[in-house]
Amino acid sequence: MIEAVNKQIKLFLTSIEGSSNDSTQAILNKFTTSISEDLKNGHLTTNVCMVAASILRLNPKELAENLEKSLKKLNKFKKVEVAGPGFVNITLHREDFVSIIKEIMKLEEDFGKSDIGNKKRVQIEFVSANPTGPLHVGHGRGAAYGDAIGRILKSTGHYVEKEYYINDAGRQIDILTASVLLKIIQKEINDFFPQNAYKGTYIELIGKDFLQNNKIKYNDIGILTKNLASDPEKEIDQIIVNLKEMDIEIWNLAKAFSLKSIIDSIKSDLKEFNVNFDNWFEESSLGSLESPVSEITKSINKLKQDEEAYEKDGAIWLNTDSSGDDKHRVLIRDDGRATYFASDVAYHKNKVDRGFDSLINVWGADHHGYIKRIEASIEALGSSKEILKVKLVQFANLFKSGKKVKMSTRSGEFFTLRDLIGDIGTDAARFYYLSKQADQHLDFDLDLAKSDSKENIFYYIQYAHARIFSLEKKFKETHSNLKMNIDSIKNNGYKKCDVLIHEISKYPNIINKSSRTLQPHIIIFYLRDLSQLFHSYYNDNHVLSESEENIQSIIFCLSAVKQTIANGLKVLGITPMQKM
RNA sequence: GCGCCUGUAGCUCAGCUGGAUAGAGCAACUGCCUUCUAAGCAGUGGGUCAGGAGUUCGAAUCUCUUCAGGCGCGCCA
Repeated sequence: MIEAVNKQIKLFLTSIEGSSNDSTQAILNKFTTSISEDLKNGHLTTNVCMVAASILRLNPKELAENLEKSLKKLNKFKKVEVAGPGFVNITLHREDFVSIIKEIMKLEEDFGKSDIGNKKRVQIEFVSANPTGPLHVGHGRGAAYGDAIGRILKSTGHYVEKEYYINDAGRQIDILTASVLLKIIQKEINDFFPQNAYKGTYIELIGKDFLQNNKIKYNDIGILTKNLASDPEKEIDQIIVNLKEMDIEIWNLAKAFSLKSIIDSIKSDLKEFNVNFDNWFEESSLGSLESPVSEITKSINKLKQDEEAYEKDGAIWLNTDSSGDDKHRVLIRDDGRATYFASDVAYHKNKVDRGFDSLINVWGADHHGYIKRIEASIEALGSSKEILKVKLVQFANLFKSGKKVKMSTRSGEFFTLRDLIGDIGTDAARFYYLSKQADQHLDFDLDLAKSDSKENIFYYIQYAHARIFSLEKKFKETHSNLKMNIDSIKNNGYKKCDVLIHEISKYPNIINKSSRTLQPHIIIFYLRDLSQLFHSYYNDNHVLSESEENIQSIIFCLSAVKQTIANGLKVLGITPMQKM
């Protein structure tokens, strides 16, 4: 029906005196015809006259009156009227209004899906936490967000690949390895443990596991802690060098073992959190500067060749002017080692080369200063920075018993994603992570997420779904004589269901908007509104005592509501509950 | 100092490509369970949309500015 209205609007616009092709196009790009916010404004509403008025400098109300006449001539609608400052509101014929119910019954879980993405190839990189410890609650938010937008984009006709970038190269992995080894031999070195090593019981556990199949025997262990620098950064680097010298074989074994055990635990946490990646991309696969054919070497060579990178003060720098970054950035340090940024440049080149139409990076908000240099590198390597969208995810503060849960890094103990899942479950955790715009601070109340009050929106929505599920079950028992047939129901049998029908009609547009803006939270707010309308209906109407004449229509309508709630939850990666 | 984000009811937040009387939940107060799950529903009160200026027929929404808060500004990752 919206298409029919828009077709007529197009004709109407070209007939306006003084309009040009350009102005008409501008109006067409800007106006909307949509399901009205509120039934009192009819079923459909369009703001085209107000948009046209501001572009053509005409009176919106006059335009609206003309459009009204033009739409009435079509003879397709029950009522067309001008309202407010120049809206044109349309009331559909009964048959058209309720047709959504049959549509949903037919489409089932496909209701809300669309092809607006035109099969665009989108890659989403998210979480990508360093494999030096377990995922914490901050990573959880990025995981929930990245996975949700992946599902949303997929359901709106995009081809989506989800990827985790594993920083498995570089100094931090050496620090991890050293931490594990030092824990194992801690007693032999008088409980010495450097300030900058990783702490936490997980380090000890990895050490114990490692000893199951390996033996460690250092000959002159005293060397390890001799003449260490007082600067903690230098101290840990010296220890790494010493450990390697003392037994390179053990070092390599411990390194591989530690890395694998942490990556495995990250993978299993994410799996439990219902987050699945298509690719796990290892930083080490980009190779090193020592190899002339590695991706990292090749991308730097290309930058040098194109004079985008240059040497200064013994280091190699990237010119980042194209993105308006504050300063140029170092790719290779004056001691010849590549920076973390150099790997990232090669990694993004790799992504671009894989032929995606769009790249989405989900980053912690503290990385926002990093965006411009990556954009500059993409430009420098000959692509447009428009291909990359960086979505920033703010920190989440956890509250328990009204108190902020401290994220202590000093002791190495912190509230992990696994702890959170154990506490409130995957679905509730995902739900609350997604309940607010990703780029804003989130106060995550653990007590609320477990409470059984209306304030707990997660259960409020699930309760609506479960109530309908149970109604359907009861209905089958009490009305086993009735044969349910969607084509034989009466359009006037949807007693008092109109607000529900109107609300579920909005769903496809909610999904599209969520996809366009990459904002899952609007689906949550929509589901809450829909649930509230249902609970209200449920309280006022005793469904199972409705007449046989109407009850089929009503049950179909409520099933459509249930389907809509289920689809909305599923696209967020949350499982709808059938009973509570 | 520079850059990014935020400021809406007592609290937690929607609304922001300008549009219909600024919404919801909680908290406060009042009602509704002999009938389909009360983890529910109905109602009342509560707002200079941080302050100021501008653009517009129209501003919570756009621009400028002031104030307040958060984050980022390494040859760290």
